[in-house]
Amino acid sequence: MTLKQLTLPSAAVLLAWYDRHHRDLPWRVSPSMAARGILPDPYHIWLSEVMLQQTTVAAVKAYFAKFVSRWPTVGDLAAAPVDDVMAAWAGLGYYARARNLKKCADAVASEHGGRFPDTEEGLRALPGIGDYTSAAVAAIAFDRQAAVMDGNVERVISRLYAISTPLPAAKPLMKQKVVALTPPVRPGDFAQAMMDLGATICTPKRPACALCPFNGSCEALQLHDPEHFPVKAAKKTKPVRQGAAFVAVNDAGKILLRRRIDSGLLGGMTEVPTTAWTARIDGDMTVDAAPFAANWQACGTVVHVFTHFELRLSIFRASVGARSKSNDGWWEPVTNLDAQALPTVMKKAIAQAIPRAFD
DNA sequence: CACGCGTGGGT
DNA sequence: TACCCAAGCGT
Repeated sequence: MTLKQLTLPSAAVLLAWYDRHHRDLPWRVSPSMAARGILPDPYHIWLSEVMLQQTTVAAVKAYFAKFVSRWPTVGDLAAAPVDDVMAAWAGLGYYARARNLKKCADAVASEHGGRFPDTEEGLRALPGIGDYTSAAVAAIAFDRQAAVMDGNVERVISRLYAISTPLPAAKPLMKQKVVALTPPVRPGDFAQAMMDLGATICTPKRPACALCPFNGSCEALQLHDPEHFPVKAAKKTKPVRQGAAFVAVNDAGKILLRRRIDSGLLGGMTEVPTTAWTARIDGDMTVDAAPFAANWQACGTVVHVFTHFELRLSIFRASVGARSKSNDGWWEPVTNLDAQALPTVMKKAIAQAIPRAFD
């Protein structure tokens, strides 16, 4: 059988699709505005791009609104205490992003006069800004001809050219293809169009090829197998770890909290006292590792799945006197937990011990 | 280059 | 249900 002749993919075709089908997002300006030279606020683009790293648009929207309302400029963010930023980021995950966000704001304020660098290279030198984010901010906020490659673009490109080399080995080739396709005009719209296409049409499962502006150019569609791309290495099985968490409430209605060290898992975030999280040993955890002696009561287990392991936390609760001391940490009113930098796993642990803690 | 690093939504 | 995975970065 003969295959239908494919046309070369064209940036102009994608931009025309984007003019009609772009998503309206809080950090964007519309393509018609951008066409008149109205560029978005670099602070908004940078903030949204960092939040969107490995995170869905739906999860980011509320956090973006909260951050912009509370810290309207990068200078405001630089002036904020880092613990306030961590608390505002709590629940969004990948907390190194929040620490680097603050470091980046500090650098922009103190070393760049409060303005973001307007080139890919200048942006790339800042904390938390890598290959993707530097290209995205340069293209979207500064109209630079930078080629953006994220997970969406990888999927679109891998299908357009039926690239069968598995990721991440295929990235250099994919980058070549994106560079060749990125136009000198409207590079920011082109980048956003590629990502919108990947998010709404060229989806991982059941792509809507009939609606795709590239459906006359797509080698994977011609092979009748777009879902096969991109090819990825097999995943490893997720190990299980086990630990115990201790929720102490004193007579004044305060709970004992601690701050985790800045590095590693949940770095710089707030926690209730816990044991180390070790490779699973069958059987229940005991109270031997409690922060102090008390009438600890077992109150169930919390299961929480991280990226690289599953955690099974045995939860213990104790009521103690108001004058109880602890070697480290502080006593926080249960009514003020919403203002703390508590990651989701810790909120689940506290809610297990105090079911109405977050009402 | 491989790994550590969160969470919630979609299927 | 049990996956999959989403606008990646740092080491």
